[in-house]
Amino acid sequence: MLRPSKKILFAIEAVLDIAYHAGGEPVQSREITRRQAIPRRYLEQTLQHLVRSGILTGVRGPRGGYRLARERRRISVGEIVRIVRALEVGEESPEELPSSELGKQVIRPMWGELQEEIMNRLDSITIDDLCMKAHQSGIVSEVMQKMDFTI
Amino acid sequence: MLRPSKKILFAIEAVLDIAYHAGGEPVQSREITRRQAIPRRYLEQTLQHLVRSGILTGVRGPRGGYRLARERRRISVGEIVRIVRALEVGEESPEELPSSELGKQVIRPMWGELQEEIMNRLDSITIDDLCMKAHQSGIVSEVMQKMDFTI
DNA sequence: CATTAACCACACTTATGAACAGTAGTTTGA
DNA sequence: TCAAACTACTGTTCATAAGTGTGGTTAATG
Repeated sequence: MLRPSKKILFAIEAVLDIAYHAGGEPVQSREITRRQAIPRRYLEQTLQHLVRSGILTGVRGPRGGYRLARERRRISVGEIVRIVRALEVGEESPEELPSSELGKQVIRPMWGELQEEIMNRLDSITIDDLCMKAHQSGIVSEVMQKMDFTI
Repeated sequence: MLRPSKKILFAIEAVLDIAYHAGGEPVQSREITRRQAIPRRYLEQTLQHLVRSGILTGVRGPRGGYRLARERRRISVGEIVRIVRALEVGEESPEELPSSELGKQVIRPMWGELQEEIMNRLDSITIDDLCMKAHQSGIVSEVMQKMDFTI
């Protein structure tokens, strides 16, 4: 019911993967799909939206790939969710499904508020936070060259 | 993505409808479906689960219907959500979709925590709260006989 | 005792949307 | 010139939500 779609999960995984495994080189989409077991052509749609939305930058050509468009601490999970969700639905919902007064005036607003709270929560979580968690969990980055905690 | 299913929405609407329009008489399912525009046979499945789960009590026979099994302030939205969700999925998900380390150890736990926060929030909202909101919104109860705010 | 409405169960259909694959390119950098 | 990102639009598959159908049983009421 309120679990996120795979598309959203994939998007977050991908961004986190790029953040976590980035060395000097950009991360190629096939590396991501290899590590995260995400179908390639499916993921790329999303990646390219993330590029257009200013989360990632794409580097073309051989040895190309993706990197973050900003510092990790300046990218929030909420932002990614918003972007992917906007792309999931076509124009979304003027879906005024006919409802009663109780629905319109009481229940709908309640969900609206809840939704906002959730998004606020997600906005407060940054990719940097997740990277640190990953590090604490002992997940090894495939590239440990000249990251912020330099040698 | 994180909007609730219609079934859940219907269930909450129904319980609220019963709470709000209840006089001395129990509320019949056809009254609910009339006011809330919910298909009758569809709703009844849910109503009966709510009865079995101790949210509602059913009264049979002519002039029968449904009433709340407890005071309004002792029924939370979260409880309703849990009940209906349990019925939506058959056995639910040992769905261990294969995922990467990052997914399993970082992203999954994050959603888990969020989910808990959401449910805590929903547990804190009672049917009584919603009734008061409805009252404040100027929605007229179809029965205003011997409610708490007596004449 | 007939009527009314809740209760029960199961199976079936349909609509919707997520999850992907296909094709056919253009653009850019090594 | 090759490898990769980019663009875009289309089509297919599959799962799940949403809703119907049928055929009952049980318990109050008048």
